Amino acid sequence: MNVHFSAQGEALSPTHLSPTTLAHASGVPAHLFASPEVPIERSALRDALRLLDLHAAARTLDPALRVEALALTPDLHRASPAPVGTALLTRGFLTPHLIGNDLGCGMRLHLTGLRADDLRPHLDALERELRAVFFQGRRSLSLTGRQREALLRGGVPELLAAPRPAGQRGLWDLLGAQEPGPDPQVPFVHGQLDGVQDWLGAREQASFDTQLGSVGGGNHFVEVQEVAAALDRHAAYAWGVRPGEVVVMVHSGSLGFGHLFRAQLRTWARAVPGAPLPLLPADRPGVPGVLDALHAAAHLASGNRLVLACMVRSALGRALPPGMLTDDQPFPALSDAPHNFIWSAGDGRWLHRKGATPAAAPGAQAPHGEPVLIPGSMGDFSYLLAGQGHPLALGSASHGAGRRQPRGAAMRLSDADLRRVLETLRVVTPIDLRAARADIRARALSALKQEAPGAYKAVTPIIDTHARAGLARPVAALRPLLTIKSL
DNA sequence: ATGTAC
Repeated sequence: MNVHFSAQGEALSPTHLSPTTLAHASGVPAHLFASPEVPIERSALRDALRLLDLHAAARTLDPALRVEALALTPDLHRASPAPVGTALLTRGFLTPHLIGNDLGCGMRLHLTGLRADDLRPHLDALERELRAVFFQGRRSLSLTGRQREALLRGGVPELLAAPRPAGQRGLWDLLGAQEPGPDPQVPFVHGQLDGVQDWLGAREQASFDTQLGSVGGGNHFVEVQEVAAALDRHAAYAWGVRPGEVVVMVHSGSLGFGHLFRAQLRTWARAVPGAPLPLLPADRPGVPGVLDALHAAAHLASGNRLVLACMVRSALGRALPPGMLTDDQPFPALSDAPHNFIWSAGDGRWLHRKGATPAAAPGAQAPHGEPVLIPGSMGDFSYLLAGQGHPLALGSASHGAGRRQPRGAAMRLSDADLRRVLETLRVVTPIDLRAARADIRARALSALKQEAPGAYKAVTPIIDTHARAGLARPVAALRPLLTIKSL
């Protein structure tokens, strides 16, 4: 293995260009994409290589089962039970624990057509509107059972097509007004779908509407950004991404509801001697619901990202002077993709991505390559890239900068230092950090510390690595104007 | 990673 380690156990970066071929007894092709500027942990690499033991273990069940390839993205970092930044291609079986905790979690980007210079004088007003719509109850959504089922079955298009009761109000108005049109998230084909309504018991029905439109915790966020620079002018122009324009980025997942689907997938899997994770043979009788569970979670997560983006759109409309942003102005989604998911190739192969995002090569549907969103840490730039479909990366890219400090270590940041960070940023949270009770404020501050810039690696070297390795071409740099974080 | 607000 051409990776060298420091005395501290950090993997030093290969001195040659990516990728590094990783050797393993299974003989399965495995490649690490890294660069001198981005150290990775030895333990993360060890845990990733251990995934290849799935190959021999699966073959004890059925010789047709196999692991076909492993790819590790530039933000690889340690997590349980498998590192973040992993793409694994299998044949004949899935391993549901290799999705990440939040099934369907991903990124979405909308264009507003608004000039950042026009918005800047109104950021205080926008902050107030966003706090109201995200955290102060102006977000009531009351869907019918049929609408909820439609969202799970077919995503936003089916939700919009479902019968709408006369006089239905609330957040639903946003969706109706904005006519999002064809969504970029079309790659999800329907599963068998027969069992979808079984997921919606009385308790789930009740919590569905309150969950939809919530940001989620941890590193999830919604951000109003300015296109700071077009790095690839042709792709940026083709995508309608103009320097100085306001865009809306969403990072969120399938919420509490998605845990039902994840849990169900995991109950179908079984432990196999020698396998680092439980296996789910795809043709096992009695498991017709694998695609149902996967796609329902993906539709829910993507639908939630749309709802969150529409909430920002509505706040923008109210914060700006009349006429500056009207309901009929387009609000197109440029991209929506999960980075915790299992894709069925339809030919018996399954592509697992845990904290890795699809980055397909230019094709008929996306002539410049698939749009790829890589967010920086709180306060940092995010990047829009164009996928290059690198075969050894399994068409994948990083999903973020990657955590540098474990959560515990990040908590050691002092309150004063965190406050200095927050003073330079506009961060909207459910509570007013100045006015809140001391114990509530302490909890909020510790949550924010875990997401503070120092807890993450710098994003720029990650982006450079993608460019040099041929994973994805940088198209635009996006500067945060205002960030919404739920604690 | 997981309702919201305190």
